Amino acid sequence: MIANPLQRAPLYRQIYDQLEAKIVNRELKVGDALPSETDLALSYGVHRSSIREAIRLLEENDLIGRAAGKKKLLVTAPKKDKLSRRISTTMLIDEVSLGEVYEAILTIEPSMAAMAAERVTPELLEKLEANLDTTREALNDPERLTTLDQEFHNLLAEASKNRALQWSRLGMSGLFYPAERKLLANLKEPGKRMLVAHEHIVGAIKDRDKQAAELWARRHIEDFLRGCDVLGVNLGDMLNDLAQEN
Amino acid sequence: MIANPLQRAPLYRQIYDQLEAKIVNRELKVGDALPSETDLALSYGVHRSSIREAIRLLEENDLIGRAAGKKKLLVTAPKKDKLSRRISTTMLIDEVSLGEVYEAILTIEPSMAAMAAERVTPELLEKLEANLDTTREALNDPERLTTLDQEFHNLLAEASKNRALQWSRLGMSGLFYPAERKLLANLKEPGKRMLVAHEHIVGAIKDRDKQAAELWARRHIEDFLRGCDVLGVNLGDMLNDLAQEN
DNA sequence: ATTTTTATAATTGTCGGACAGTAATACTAT
DNA sequence: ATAGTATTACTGTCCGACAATTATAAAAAT
Repeated sequence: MIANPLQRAPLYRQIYDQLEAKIVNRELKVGDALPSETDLALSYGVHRSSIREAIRLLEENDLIGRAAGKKKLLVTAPKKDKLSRRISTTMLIDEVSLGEVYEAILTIEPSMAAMAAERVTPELLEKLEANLDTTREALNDPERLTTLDQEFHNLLAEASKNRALQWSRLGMSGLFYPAERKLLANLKEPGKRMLVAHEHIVGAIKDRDKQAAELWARRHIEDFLRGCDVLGVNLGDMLNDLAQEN
Repeated sequence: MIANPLQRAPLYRQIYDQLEAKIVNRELKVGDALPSETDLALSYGVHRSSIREAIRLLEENDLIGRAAGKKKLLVTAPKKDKLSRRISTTMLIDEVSLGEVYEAILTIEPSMAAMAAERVTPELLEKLEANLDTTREALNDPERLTTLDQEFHNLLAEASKNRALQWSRLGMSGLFYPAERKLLANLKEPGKRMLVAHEHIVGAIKDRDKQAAELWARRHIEDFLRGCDVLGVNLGDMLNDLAQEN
């Protein structure tokens, strides 16, 4: 049943709105399957193309999605990575510089480390220490080091138990790490300083020492700046290039 | 030119990816017009339907859009409100607590104040002072005070010249301010402490005193916590309710 | 009576082509 | 130049079709 044709909004948008509404009032609950495109086209009295365009909108808003390799569309709960990707894209388009991201991380990360010192669970502490162990074995493999550093900071974020900061970080980490990889690949003894810093951070967390955790996290991030200095990396205008290498 | 058909991703998604990439590397700059659907279909060697579906995705990601009543699609600068709304929604769904948002703001805001002290432009300083003036005249109007505080912090964010932190803030401010409004509405002499803090912050910025700016911004945020204490507001579980009042 | 295999139906991705209604543009007449 | 008009270009929507794949029902095998 097509909505009033006087209000000239494209059909695909009208249909999107109606389906969104159904999802929001749980007329369609998370996990439910959508009818097939043909059925939808039939029941809305429009052509399948219009339905498809509406579906694309729903999909991109993360309201529906499908399991890998499956055909059926399901109503889904919003996922994290999609949002973070969108934030990253926005920052790239806004031409945010590496320096700005650096500053932001320098602001957020130490604070999260301090929170982690207060709230870390034994389980996460264990994971952090496992990360240290692995790092010790990869001291000269820049590629793995980058991954491990990323994992380390993700664990730290999780340990902080602050999802607001975690969400804030999300969009930036993807932009930050490509640059870090470059540094790790070009500095001599790449993993050494990193490992020392990570060890101090974990140690401080284990001791529940907020100040120390914060301090070492800050030093660790500041090391990044030093690395850029050494390699002559320009904080002003490299974000896009680096992100593309990713 | 269709991409490798071995990698089974739908054409509409491949085309979306390619167009997104072009926008991100500014091959298509903000303000540029997109070719017509027919042209795109021709140049990508696909059917117009596929192009249309790709366009729906771009549109929903706020990468392109069209002026009201116009036909031409333009590359658009991502609008802040749309993204921030989505971040807020996600946080709400994730059931982030007011306490977490408070902590995040407490982390970010002082840092931004310090940056503002370094980088503020005369123009923004002027706006900040204008905000103070208006605040002095609204000391007992909680509604206006809330708006003014919001504006104040937006100006501060702008003055910091750090867009990474600005984007980080976006999703949270919408969640934070409803709570603040509640406080301002229920505390006696609502605007007094706020104004004093704002004045100190602006003063410090004018003096280019990073430390002082940071300190006063921190105190200002911490005041919020005190207010919650006084009113017995629970930092743990009020986010959803407050956000809805907005 | 389950599990496995196989045949059949349903569904998605993509294509070709068409047409009405409207914005954009070129063209004319002041 | 400006205003008004005729053309053209483009979007929204529809019809219909088909290959490739997934889902399902039916048949066969354990």
